[in-house]
Amino acid sequence: MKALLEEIRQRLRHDVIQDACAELDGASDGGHHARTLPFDVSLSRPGFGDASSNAAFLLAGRLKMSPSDIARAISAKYNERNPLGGLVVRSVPHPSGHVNFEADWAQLSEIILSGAGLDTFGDSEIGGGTPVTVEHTSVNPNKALHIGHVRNIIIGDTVSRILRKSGHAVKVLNYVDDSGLQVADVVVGFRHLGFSMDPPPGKTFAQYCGDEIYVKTTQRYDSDPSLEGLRRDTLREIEDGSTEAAKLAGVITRRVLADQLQTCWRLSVYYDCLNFESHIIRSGMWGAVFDKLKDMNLVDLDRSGGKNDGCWVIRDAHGAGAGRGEDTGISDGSSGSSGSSNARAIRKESPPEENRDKVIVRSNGTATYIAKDIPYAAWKLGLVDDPFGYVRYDVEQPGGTTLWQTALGRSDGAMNFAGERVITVIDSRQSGLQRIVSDLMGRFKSSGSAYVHLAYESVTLSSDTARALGMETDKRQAHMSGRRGLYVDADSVYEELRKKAAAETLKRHPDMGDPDVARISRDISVGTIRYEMIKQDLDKVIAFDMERSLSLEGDTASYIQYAGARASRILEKAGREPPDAVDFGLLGGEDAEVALIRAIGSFEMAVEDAARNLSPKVVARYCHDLAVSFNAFYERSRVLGLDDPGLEDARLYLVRSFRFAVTRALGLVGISAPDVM
RNA sequence: GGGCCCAUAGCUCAGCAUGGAUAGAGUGUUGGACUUCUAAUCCAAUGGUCAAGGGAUCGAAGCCCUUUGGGCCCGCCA
Repeated sequence: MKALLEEIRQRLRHDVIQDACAELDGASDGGHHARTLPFDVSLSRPGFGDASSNAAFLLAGRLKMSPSDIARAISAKYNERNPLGGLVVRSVPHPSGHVNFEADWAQLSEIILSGAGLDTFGDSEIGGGTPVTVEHTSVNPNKALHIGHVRNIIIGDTVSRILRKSGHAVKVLNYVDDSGLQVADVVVGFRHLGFSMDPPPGKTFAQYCGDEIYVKTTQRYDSDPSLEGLRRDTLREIEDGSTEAAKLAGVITRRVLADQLQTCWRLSVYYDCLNFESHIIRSGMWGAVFDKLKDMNLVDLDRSGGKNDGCWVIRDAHGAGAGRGEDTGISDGSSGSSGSSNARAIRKESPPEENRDKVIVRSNGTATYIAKDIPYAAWKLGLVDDPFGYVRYDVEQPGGTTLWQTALGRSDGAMNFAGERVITVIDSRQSGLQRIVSDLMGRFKSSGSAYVHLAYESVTLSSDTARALGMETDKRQAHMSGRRGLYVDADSVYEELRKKAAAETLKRHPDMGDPDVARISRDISVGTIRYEMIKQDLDKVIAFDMERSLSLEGDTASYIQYAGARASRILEKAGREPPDAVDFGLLGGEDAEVALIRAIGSFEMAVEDAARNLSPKVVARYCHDLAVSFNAFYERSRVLGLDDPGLEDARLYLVRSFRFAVTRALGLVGISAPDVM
């Protein structure tokens, strides 16, 4: 389909518009219009040909004529100039002013359907081999993953797959905050509150830590405020690195991480490297970056005598001043520092600026939370010397890629995980802080868009599901809370879905063996979870409802998988491969056939759309539309048992192409398409 | 007080970046289609002042401004 649009675009640009203008209005400069008109050629909606251009609307203003008349002239000129050959049969003007085009489906079908079987089907080169580093997951290693984390993980993994498909060289990181307060909390629990190191039967270590230790320890803080000091001390000991507390923290976080990775791997999510915060802290990267910030005048030592006195701060980090419009002016060229200090002087005249400043080093000399993100961001962009060694992770990662982890002072090989672009997947509550990091990276590296915070709205619990977890709420939704134990565990959701999918599969195939049922129900439950997490836009809050999420009908992964299984069954029953050469002109007797071919042929455009906008939803919707087209075809056009062997061959070829296409499209969002359901 | 995001059918959402033809799905409700390549499917009916108001445009669900309602963020916590 992309070839069709490109052909029309070029012919319009080349001579059609120019000649049509000359004919309509001899005085106008048709050549100028042809060169400068920002017209578009896109796929038509059903009933209006195959492709459509808005050129006539745009010319209407310039020529002071009605779009309808101009459309007529363009179509006439197109047909006159291109009487034969090419993918377009004819151009047809529409009274509304759209210029429509009808494709030569015999030719186009052959291109599309033969392409669908290739390994490169849907590949795009828009990435041009650019190294891109994606970071996602990054869950504190003191708890099992809940359904809110799953959204992050699936978005991150799917975006990575899409970028890879569109020609980017992608590396995927998972940041492990193994020395934060949340880890300190479980260490306090194990060391001082008498919890056993062994989880109860039926729970993973990660679930045990999150459900029991973390929740109960934070409850104890509330009833016994004196523990607060213990918590502080423990955090310091962990950051120190050489203490007993640090060793215990290391053991706990490694065990929790191992469980978290099992959950991720089960969902077909894989990584290239695990980055440990403790390594970042001990690497000395912060000092180097802090010096650079000081050199570049991006931080100030606050001497105002106000509440931030004695702290290093980033001025005007919050509020309107952080907007991107202002940045381009300041960061542009070498006059940057004078420009920014000038702007700063002006700002100081308005009184309450102080609370817009962001403290990054406390008056006692320690770095704040956001300060840890800054060197890491710079490292991801390759802006600092890499202090890490890399060793293989202890457990082999399924999926074929090697999983590395950072190390200090030892290394199994030289690695480079830096990207020209960096995409960090974090929920939108962090947008404020991420904006600061992003702005700083823009100053470090002149291209301002190199560091992207890919934000998404959170997952909340529907009132029904919240109630089922023991929380009474009169609101429509409730926010999850790790501290209060109010969340839905990812493994449990998977397990519920798997049981339901297995039951549904057995209902249809009572004699099927256990391994097959297991494989199919796994594909369905993984697919269902992944699809639910990406099918809507990133800026929509998802109110997770346990009941509703178990549905396998309608706009779900299983709908799409089912269409694939139906296609497989036809191919199986046919008992033969379609011939290499079929008469593609026979496909088109039914509208559903053309619609299906058109859907198959739109894959590459969906990939590019998704990659450009970092939008997994685009591919999810593509998969759904593809399945809808196939089901319509399936209902209307019989494939097997036709009297017409030529038509049967052609339709069989179409079915096989669809089967390839749906497998690849689902694969792009990390979903397998089973042959039988 | 400042900032970010959302508002389209009873419910959950596409469409908005790049304005153009009859605003689409799913779900729900009602009715219909399995002796046929799998009914996890399909067909039909039902359901919309695109939050409100204003502006620019030949033309707005989409762009600009204002307002309302909702969510989130704004600590020398992490």
